[in-house]
Amino acid sequence: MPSVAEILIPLALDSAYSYAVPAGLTLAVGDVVQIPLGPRETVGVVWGVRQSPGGSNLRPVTGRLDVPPLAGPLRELVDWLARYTLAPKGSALAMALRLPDEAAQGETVRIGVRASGRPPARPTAARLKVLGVAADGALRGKSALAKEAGVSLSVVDGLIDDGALEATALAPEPVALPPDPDHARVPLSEAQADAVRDLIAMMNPAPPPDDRPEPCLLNGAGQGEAPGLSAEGAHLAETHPIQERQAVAAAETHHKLTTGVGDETFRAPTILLEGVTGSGKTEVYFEAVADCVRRGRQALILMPEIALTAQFLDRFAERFGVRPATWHSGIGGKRRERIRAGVALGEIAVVVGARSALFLPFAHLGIVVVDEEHEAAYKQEDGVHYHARDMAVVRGRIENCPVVLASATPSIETRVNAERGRYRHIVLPERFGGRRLPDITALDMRSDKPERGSFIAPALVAAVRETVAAGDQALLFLNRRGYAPLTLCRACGHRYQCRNCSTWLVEHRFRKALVCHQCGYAERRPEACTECGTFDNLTPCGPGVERIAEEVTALFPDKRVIVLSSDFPGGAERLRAELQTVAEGGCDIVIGTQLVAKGHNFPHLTLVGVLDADIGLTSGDPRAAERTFQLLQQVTGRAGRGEKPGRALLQTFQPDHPVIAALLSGDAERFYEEEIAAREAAGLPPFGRLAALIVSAADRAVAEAHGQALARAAEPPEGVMVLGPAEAPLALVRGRYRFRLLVKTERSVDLQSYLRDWIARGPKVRGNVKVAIDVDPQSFL
DNA sequence: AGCACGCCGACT
DNA sequence: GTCGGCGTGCTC
Repeated sequence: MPSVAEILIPLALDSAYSYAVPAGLTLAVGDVVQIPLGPRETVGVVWGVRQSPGGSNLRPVTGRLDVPPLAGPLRELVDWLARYTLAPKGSALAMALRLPDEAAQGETVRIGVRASGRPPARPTAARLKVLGVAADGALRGKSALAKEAGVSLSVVDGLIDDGALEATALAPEPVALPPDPDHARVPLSEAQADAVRDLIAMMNPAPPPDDRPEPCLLNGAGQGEAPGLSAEGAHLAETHPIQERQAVAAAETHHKLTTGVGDETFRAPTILLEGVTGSGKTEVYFEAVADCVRRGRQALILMPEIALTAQFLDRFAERFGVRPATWHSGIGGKRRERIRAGVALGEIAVVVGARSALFLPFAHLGIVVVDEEHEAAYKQEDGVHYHARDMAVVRGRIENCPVVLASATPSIETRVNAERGRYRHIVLPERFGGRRLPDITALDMRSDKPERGSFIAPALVAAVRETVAAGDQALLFLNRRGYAPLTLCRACGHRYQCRNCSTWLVEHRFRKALVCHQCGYAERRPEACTECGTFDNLTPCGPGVERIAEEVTALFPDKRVIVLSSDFPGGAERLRAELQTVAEGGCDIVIGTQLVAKGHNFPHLTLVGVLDADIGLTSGDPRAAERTFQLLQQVTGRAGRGEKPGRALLQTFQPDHPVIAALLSGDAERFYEEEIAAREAAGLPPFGRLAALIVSAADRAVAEAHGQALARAAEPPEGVMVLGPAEAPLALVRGRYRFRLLVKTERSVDLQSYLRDWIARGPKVRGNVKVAIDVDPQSFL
């Protein structure tokens, strides 16, 4: 009987297509195949194979590709992702099957150089330095040589042209050398050692019989409403009975072999590793990773993209002897495929990566660590909308491997899950080495007013003066890029607004422009009001970091000041260099946006001044309080990581606001208690759920009209609230106008089917309108 | 995602 | 008259 393969294609298609399997080709579920699709050839993955009596008129599979097949657990993750996010299955598959683009192939060839023995024509000082380093005759990378000699790349290039250095193509950098779990033991504090012991005990089977955590599937879901794996399993059994069971059985056998345990009843837990800034969480989970590597299994460490720094990789290398394999959206071409293959064959033991690393085809995954678990960057906001932290928990459940969520300021969902016992909880209550957390005090802006036209309160100016006089570093934190967030005409009152989005245009004085921070629209800052024509009467309202820099430079003309924000002139490369400069103490006063709160350590910093602690508290986002607390806790925690204790001053109009009060008292527990109670009362996540219908169109009017029509078409069941387009801000995202109709539900509502119904019963989509669903939106705009 | 088909505007 | 813009629909 001829066999038919059900092939899932990584396109926005919700179901698999049937193809004939040509005689002589045997296909298994998970195989990656080439298939004809319309006029062209594409790749797809075998999602099922069946025998079909009717000799068919189906097109045949072209052939199997020589890449590792998609293993059962990963296929299960794809099915799960599609079901949970309501995305087409093919789109979910695309996450796991991003093969290198033919065009982007070709890894950048690295050039290795060594001394040729010929003397340079003109031996300058810089050239001699390079030749001194190269004298040993060893082959080095160009940039490595330049760095070692302390000169720029052009000197090395000059010497190559000159013939004093000879250049050869270097073998491509190995993707990763095997990490050594016993390379270096870093000294651990008593608290850290305890945490390591607990963590490793929880991760491995043979727990005391009554000490078993309740399995929980999804971080953000309310109790009992996460679609269970059992349900998903049943669904699979219906659609692909034999193949799936075989795959699962194979996976289980494999699991027994690699762990040598095979305790069927052991459910690997999700563990919240909570530790204040500077408590050494990283060292703790490194030990868990080491334990996992010793057992011959693989480890995945997820990080927010921004935190994937050389600094972190070096720390890893100190502990494990080599840098880990890294994975992020920028890795392309051949290297991408080599990492995928290495991971699938089990040759790569540890991957550190951004959210997309979650879909790598690990052969035997032993642990997933989600560092900075609370970071919003884990949310994918286009294409398939998913939260990498939640999917990590799901993948851990599927692979039956432990998941460690690490954070100094866990998200509310994760805290609640830990408190309810669905996650295990390990707390590192103290900073490493007995260092104190910074003292935080409020500057009440109602009484301690800055002078007219200035934004820094006198007490903060004094604190900065004291700090820099002592030779220490001060950070002034303001989460606002640009010069001023709003510009208005004093003659007619006109406020400059983005023509695309519902936002004010931000003045960027350095660029002499008014810029929309939503869509990037920019116009030259006009001399005269575009509305009434009055000259020289535009007023900047409120401060951005550029304006603070102006003030600081006037106050401290002889101090070195650096402004750090994501739009740093010169791009990410220069920004990295500047962060390095700051870390090395090459600057007295740093003025920065939220970027300084993340990832980098500044050992010379002893004072943090928060210029507007209230920003964000009134944004209307249901997660505003949580966000502000996390951000301010992180940024104030930057103070005093070195020898000296740190302190922080918060400029605020609301010292009694629960968020501010919790920061001031250093009582994070209080914040969590209050916020959790408030969320529960309001039916907000994790007790209820948020979802958004994203209505987008290339034409603004069409997007608005359709958004309104959909909002009218909503017939919310009891307990569901729909926020209409009046409240939904409009934004231009990648060339399309986009609305988010927000839906708030109580815990018992099946959100997925409600949203599906809503779209189905809504107005027939005409024009180029797309409606996407964001199951748990992390923000409004 | 590609690619064709088809419908409207502006140009050698 | 066509060239070409993009909106629409289909691919087992």
